[in-house]
Amino acid sequence: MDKEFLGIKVVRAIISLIATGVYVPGQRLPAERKLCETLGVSRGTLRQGLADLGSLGVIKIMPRSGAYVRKYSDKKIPGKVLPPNFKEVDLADIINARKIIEIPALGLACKNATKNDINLLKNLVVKMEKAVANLPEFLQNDMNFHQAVVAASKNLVLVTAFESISEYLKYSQVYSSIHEGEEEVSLDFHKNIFESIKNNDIKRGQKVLGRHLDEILVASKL
Amino acid sequence: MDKEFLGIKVVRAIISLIATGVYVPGQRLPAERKLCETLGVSRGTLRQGLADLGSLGVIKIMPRSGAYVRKYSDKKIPGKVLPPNFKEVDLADIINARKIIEIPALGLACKNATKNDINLLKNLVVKMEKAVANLPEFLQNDMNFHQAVVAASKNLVLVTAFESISEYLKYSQVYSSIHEGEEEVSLDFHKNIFESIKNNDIKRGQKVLGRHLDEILVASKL
DNA sequence: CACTTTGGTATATTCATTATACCAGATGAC
DNA sequence: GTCATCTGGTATAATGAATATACCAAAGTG
Repeated sequence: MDKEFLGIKVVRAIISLIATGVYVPGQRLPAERKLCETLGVSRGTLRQGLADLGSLGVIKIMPRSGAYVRKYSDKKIPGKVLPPNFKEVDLADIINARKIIEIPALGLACKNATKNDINLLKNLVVKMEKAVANLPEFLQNDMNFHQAVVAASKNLVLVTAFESISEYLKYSQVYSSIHEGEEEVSLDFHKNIFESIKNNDIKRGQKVLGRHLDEILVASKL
Repeated sequence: MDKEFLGIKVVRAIISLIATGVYVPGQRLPAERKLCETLGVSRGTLRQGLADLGSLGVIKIMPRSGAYVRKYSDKKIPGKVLPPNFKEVDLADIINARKIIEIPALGLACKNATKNDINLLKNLVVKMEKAVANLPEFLQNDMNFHQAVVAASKNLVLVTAFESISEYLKYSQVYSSIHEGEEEVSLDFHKNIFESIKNNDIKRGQKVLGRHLDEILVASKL
């Protein structure tokens, strides 16, 4: 029975924050004492995690200045740092799996979404619209939108399955393939998907979602 | 950042063993000193876990005799004992999610299965055939078969998604709804699915698999 | 009856984590 | 410029989960 130390969880949490664009390359992480509070660990444990992230090449620690996100941190992340049950995968596999899960989930969402779900989705679209010039925030809301669609299916098993796949997304930094200008296109897709759920137009929604996911794959190959 | 103690990992491991039929109701668990070795924890930690399982009503601890699996352990398992990201779900949701993931996975498996995969599946069918009179072993192989089908899809993201759902299966003791005589029917289904993959007959395989999963749901309602 | 195995219990040790405190260099306000 | 405040770097004592070990008494086994 392997004992998992808190330090690794800190490493995962910070990698996740970086990969989702909350902290972008070049940026300085919050001060250690602040991070401790945010993550709810002691400074000793946090520093242990930061040191690991440093030797992984994910961040660079500058004495008396701070920890900075590395620009080209494309090094392989060793298995023991990854969450349990994590393997190295192809982006095509991720997109494929997302289509397999998200498209039926969208179908269920059209049937089962409550007013609350619709409102949540609407809010997320609005947030994306406002964050069109702010990539990290845009991506975060993009992620949240897809999660909300699956959640609206009301099938918690699917939600669990999708969450594990979201982890893959975070760690593989797929989203960084979206660049200037593409936000508008992406935003349009999400508006369309939202309208489909709202109007219970299953077929249209599933078609749009399928195209949206395919485009992510195509974009990554450029 | 929540700190997870080893004790609850012991609880999870043993619940999982019980739910998959390795230990059946009424049976005595191995001696504590043996279990320590198997699970790789100290006796103190193991006893902590056993005590928790006792107060959960999953096992009954008899002084100087042993720990016995309770016959009617249908009590709700509290959230903190369940693996992270675990929620209480309906069996219908589990079956639905399985259909959504397993049926496309079977399609991919027909295309991508290697000779090794085919052999593995064949072996599992043979094992099920031999274990027709041994429910725990039968169920274990049943589970392994479905896992092997998804694995044969060669999409590791789908495999991850399916694994998380398997956990739900274990914890909801769905399989215990299979009783005497039904093993033969179940065995036939698996033979059919195996033949479909072997002969690359996607349509037939997916139809059979869909029916198989529906039957589990129907059986649970009896 | 003697020997082994069982769960029950106590104890000292190890080690991750926490909580503190202090240092020295960098930074910012006045 | 100077002083207060920030930063990361470091050391240390306390806490508590987990381990390793030993011994007990009852039950089972030959």
